[in-house]
Amino acid sequence: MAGSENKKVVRNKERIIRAALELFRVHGIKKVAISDVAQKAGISSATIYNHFGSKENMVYATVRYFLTSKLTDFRKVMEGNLTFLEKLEQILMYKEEIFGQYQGELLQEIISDNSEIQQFIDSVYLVEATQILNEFYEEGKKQGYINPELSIKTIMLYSEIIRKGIAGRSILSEDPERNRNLMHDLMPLFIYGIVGNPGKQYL
Amino acid sequence: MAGSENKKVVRNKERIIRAALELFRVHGIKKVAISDVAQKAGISSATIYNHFGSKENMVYATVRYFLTSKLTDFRKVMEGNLTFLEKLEQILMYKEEIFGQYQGELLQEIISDNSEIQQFIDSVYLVEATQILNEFYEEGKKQGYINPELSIKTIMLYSEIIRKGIAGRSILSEDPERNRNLMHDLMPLFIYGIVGNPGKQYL
Amino acid sequence: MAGSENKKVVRNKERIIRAALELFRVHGIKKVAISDVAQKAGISSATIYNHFGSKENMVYATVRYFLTSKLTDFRKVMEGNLTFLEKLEQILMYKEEIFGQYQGELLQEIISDNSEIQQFIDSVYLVEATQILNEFYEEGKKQGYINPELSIKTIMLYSEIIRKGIAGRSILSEDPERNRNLMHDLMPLFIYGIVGNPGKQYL
Amino acid sequence: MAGSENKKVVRNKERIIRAALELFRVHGIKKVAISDVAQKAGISSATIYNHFGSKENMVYATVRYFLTSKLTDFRKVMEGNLTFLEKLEQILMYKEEIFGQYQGELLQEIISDNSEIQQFIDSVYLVEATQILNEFYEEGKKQGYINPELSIKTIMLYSEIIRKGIAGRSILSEDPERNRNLMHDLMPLFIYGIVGNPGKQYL
DNA sequence: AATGAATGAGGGTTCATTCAT
DNA sequence: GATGAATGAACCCTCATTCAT
Repeated sequence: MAGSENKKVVRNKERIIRAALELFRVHGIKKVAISDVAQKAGISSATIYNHFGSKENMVYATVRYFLTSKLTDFRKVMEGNLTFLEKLEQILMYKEEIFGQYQGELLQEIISDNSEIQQFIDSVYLVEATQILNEFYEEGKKQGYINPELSIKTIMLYSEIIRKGIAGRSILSEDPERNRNLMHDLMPLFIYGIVGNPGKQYL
Repeated sequence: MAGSENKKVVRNKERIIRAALELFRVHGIKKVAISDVAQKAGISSATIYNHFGSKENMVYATVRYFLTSKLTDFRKVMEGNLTFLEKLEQILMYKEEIFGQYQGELLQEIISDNSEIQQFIDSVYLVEATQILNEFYEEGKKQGYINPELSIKTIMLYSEIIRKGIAGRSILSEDPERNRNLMHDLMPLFIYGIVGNPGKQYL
Repeated sequence: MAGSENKKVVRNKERIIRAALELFRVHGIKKVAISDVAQKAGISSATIYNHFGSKENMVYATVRYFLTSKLTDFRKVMEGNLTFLEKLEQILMYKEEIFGQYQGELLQEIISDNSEIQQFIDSVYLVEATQILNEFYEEGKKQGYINPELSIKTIMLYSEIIRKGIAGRSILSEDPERNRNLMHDLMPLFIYGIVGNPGKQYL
Repeated sequence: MAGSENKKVVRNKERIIRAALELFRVHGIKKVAISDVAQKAGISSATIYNHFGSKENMVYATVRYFLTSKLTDFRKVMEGNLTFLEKLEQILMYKEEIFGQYQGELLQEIISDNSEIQQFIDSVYLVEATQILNEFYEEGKKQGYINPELSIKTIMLYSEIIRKGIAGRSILSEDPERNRNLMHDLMPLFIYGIVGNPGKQYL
């Protein structure tokens, strides 16, 4: 019976995390009270404490859960059969969701208060994401999409800036069609800059 | 003597706003209690209520003060004698302070709760900033720094994305020297994109 | 054992209400702080909020509890074996407690601020009380105690005026003996008016 | 110049009292803040303190002012040429305004907290009012309107009860016509009681 | 493991009152 | 005498957290 109980526990933990995730997205982390999460998950506040010990830990678990699942999605995209430029687009938009959809800086606010989350992000999450990106950009150089004189570090910083910039609330809308058009307009700028490259055609 | 009395009041109001500004920057708006601001300003909480009526109004006044002063700085830079590229750099870095230093999304969180601030930003602040930028980018086209085929709208979106991206906490540091080097690395990317332009030299 | 838990909660809620009731009677509703009630009930203020949500709701619950219990008492008296005149005396004095002991207008002040209480009093409390009184006065007419030419409505208004008048603080004292004498003096006036009826003897 | 300044002061004091009076009637004494009165009077809160020293004293002055003016009105009516019954009606209705319009018990709440007001009411106000009433009821006995066997004390208590009862918020309305009809219905009850006196006609 | 109940530590806000000008 | 500004003491209320069952 231990097994089935265990499953029940896990399921309850997930329900809590899912409820938290949803509420965090809508209201921001600071505005969400433990009791809100409990109510949304259909359990009592005390149960959350039984599982996580503190609000901080619960937020930690929620963020970790979220980042882990996003990283999995990200890995899938990068291992898929898209072209370089398509993948680049995904990085800038898709990866955006990792932090962006979640009010990146609200999350960062939490992160900066919680060394455990920081640890997790720095050593587990970013390391892996960086590795994947590293390989991707190296491949881009080989394929001639990226100026080989640029350091990978600079490129990653650049794309991180753009990702962050896009992740800001007001850039992307709820309408996927509109977002696609937006990205279509912007991609030449990412690739050729504001001076542009009249001789070449994007895509 | 009426003037000096008036100044005293204004000075006190400014002290409150300055205290709030400093605390907001460090801890975020939500974490700062009225009593914190009062203590930092060396007055009582009630005095803040005498001046502003509510925390919301005080935040509003603080944000408005901040944005107004930043806009003044920005206008000065744009009307100054820098080259186009230097001004561009300023836009991307300096303007960053307007929202960025302020944990952009924390501010936006407040903004979205307060239609008055929203009104102010949309109709007063953004309109003027946009106008200045508009002229600047038009000039850039004439001087050959910007691909004339690009619409101003797209360029502004692009630079907004980059500004937002840079404004994110972790990009810029407290060290101005380091930031300058950073911008030196990144400017070619903004201008020529990731493909680059081997034939031309940036500045 | 579930029952005993339930009882404990109920007992606590009642303790709060009883504490509130006592304090309201002595100091008036507005002067009583939640913390006063909490202290008197031997619990924390937060507990009151857990139970009632707001001061307004707590007052509502207290008033409802009070009125309900008074109505029960009143009904018992009216269904009892007293004579018509004895019952009339009870109405004018006993019913007094319902509003009167409670500083009628202080209560009404609250009532006018709280539509829920108003609803309760109008639709639940007054309806039932009025019904009981209605039957009582009809019976009084049949038994010759009341001028049959008078409308029930007028009689009820009259007795309501007298009840309210008696309910005023300074009329009745703490001394039951004194109150009884008082009522003995006044009853002939209620019954025969200021002109009196020399031919008849009261009681 | 002292005289004219003095007038100015007196006028200011009256403005304060009038503002207070109006606000007390509408909102009740407890809900009215000094700053409300100041605003309504078009002066600063501090000025009220210059004149009265404390809120309590200001309330005291306001109540005294009010009662004094009402007593004057009352005296005029009683010395006028109305019939006994007309005067009685006035007593029950008109006098009502003295306390009633002013949420009698709210006022009494204040009174009970302030021995100075209590003193004033007991020794100055009530003594005079009682004297006037005393003479009136004695005259009523002589004219045969009042049962001579009743003690004046009892009659006064009775009429006080009825006055208080009428003074309660819900009895009298804003419509004078309606109030007159009401009194017309009730006067026979006051005079002949609930048993009535079929042989006689009221008025 | 789950919960209902209780709570301490604040946080925003109001208001009678004081004081320098 | 009048005032603008400042304040301390409360007050209502929220929330993360604990604990007995």
